[in-house]
Amino acid sequence: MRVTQQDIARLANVSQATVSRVLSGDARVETDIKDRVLAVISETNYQIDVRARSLRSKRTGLIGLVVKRPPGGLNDDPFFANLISHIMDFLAGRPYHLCVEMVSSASSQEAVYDELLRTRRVDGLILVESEARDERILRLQAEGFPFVLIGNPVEERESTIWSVDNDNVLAAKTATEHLREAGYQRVGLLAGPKGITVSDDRIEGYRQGMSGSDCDDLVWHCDFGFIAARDTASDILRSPSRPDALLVLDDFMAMGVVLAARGQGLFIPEDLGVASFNDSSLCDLFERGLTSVSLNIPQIVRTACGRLLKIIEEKPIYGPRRMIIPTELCVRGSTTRRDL
Amino acid sequence: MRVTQQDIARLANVSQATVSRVLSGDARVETDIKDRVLAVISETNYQIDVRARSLRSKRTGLIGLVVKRPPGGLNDDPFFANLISHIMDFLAGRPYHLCVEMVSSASSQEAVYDELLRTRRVDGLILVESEARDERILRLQAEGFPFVLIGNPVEERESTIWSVDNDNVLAAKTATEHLREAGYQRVGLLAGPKGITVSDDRIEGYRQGMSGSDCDDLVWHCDFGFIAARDTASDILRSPSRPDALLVLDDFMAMGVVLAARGQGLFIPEDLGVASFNDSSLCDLFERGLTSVSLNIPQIVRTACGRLLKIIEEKPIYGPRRMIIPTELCVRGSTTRRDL
DNA sequence: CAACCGCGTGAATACGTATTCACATAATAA
DNA sequence: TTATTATGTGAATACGTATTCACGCGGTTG
Repeated sequence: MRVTQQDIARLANVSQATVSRVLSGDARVETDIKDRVLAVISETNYQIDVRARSLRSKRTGLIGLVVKRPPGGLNDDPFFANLISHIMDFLAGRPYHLCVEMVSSASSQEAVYDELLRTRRVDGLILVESEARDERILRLQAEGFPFVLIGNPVEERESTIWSVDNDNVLAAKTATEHLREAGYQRVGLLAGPKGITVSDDRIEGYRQGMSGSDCDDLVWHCDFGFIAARDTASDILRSPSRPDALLVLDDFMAMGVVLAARGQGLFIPEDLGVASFNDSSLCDLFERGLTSVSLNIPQIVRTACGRLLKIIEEKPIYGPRRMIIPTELCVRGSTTRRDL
Repeated sequence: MRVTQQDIARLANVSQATVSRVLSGDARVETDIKDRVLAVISETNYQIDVRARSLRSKRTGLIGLVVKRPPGGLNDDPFFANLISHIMDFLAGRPYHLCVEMVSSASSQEAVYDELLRTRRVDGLILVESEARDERILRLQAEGFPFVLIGNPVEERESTIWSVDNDNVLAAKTATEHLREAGYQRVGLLAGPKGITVSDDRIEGYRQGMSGSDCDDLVWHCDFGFIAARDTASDILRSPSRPDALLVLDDFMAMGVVLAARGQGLFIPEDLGVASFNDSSLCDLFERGLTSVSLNIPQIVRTACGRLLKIIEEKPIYGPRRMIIPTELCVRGSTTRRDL
């Protein structure tokens, strides 16, 4: 039936323990014995039983990715698909696989974390953009569960939680300054729901970019997703005191803004400048290109996953708990006015 | 430390075997004993050890989704993200979790299938849109590995493979006829790479929709992805004998066509009609809406996953091996001419 | 020369569960 | 009453691996 270490041992005239040692690269086994065992292994094309190893070693070889589903919507934002793609690239060739966990409601989120924590189905977790003061993170931490946060752990936890993030404050500041330098007078911000750290950080950066000028009435909040952004932007643009440029929380929402502008006969970039975050493939879908801040997702993923594996394998990690991946403003047509 | 069935047994004054029986819903245990055990279980908040159960029962509780990465590109097509979303919806609350497997090159694909087959890391697989005569599928089948194909298994395997698909021939025929009835004279087709079943099926449907008129010179092939489609469409539209309508393999590619048209000053739908497949959220990104064939992904996923679980659990399945999910043409602005 | 140590290996064990087997007890049939 | 069968439960075992423990052997040290 199935080839086991016992079979290998019999064929190679050694004990099962020795076979196990050879497989785990134990240095103490003699070279000729190791060779003999390896020969048998390759000619029987033996494959280790992941279940048995899991039971014995308490490792599953699975990495969990927890993504949050926007209420009422689907995860059709290219950001998630990209994230998954890059994680799989990183994991390819390593002895780990990706298990995707989706949480929708807050209660289901509680249950999912609880289940993950109790069953230890996965060896570690990548958490994405959690909310500012997430209690669940504290539980993971208290139980010593390996995880890396992609996002901002909020100040008081910076030194105790492994996290990878962009400097969203700086990125938003830079983008805001870019809009102002491009000649826009009333630069507004379309942020996400309140209480989401990534959104709050970018609001802060926007304020800095506005360098003290009173701008609170130019900040709007809106649910994630394309439709919500389109509808909100429609209202914003209809107002007599409408902004002449909008920094938007992500590309997907920015496409909603673009549509709302078109619907009202506003030209981009002349009547309305638009810039956003993520630099996803959506940016090319706007004819002259959408100015967007690249988060450098490949590097974020490399860093986060690399660290997670080290935590799991209890190897030393150098560098600060909180890693900041540099962003890059990609200027395209949506902020390049030709009328000035 | 960790609560085991042994502990439960001790506390409830029964044997570990009885605890196991209670947990698996064995009908033979006496009601009062069952209650006593359940009481102890709930007050200790015991959680079964998935590793041990896996070793013993040969089940992992994991469903694998194999997606193919387009060469050189990323999986930023909303189609995949949608698929994952819906699969997770289906799995939520059931004792299964989703493991994503990505294959890029053909050789890695071989290796991934091989590893999955040998280690049985997952209880079953959902395969998406495989190529027409995929050898790997035969191996899975030969080894009795549970899987369901989302796509077309090609004719000679229809009766032996569980598959869920749309009637792509009919869908393409209907879309083609819609374009012709909308008043377009030279309806073309932008298909995917050769040898992909979904593409071949839609070519066939397109031909039927053109009802015999010679249309081979109106069919173009192109790699997946937005960029490739944009560049190919640019060439097509520059030709003097350009089509005045294009049926495109998917929304993502269609957005590329839209851009190419805009780049040449062509108006949609007046100068060029555009229709495509998937009915993803991208369709709303085109200002007047992109006409698209809805594949009914939620139902595809429900059917495919439901069947996969039945195969895994060896329950009876009613209905044909090949299930056809109806499509629906969603007519929007990109084919609604106002000049006729 | 004796006591000791390092090294490589096999035997034994544990991981936590599901299931088979055996064994009481109670119910039924002769 | 006795023989026979259901029935519910515990004891025992197997799943395949990783690791500890014990042991033998050659070499070093006092």
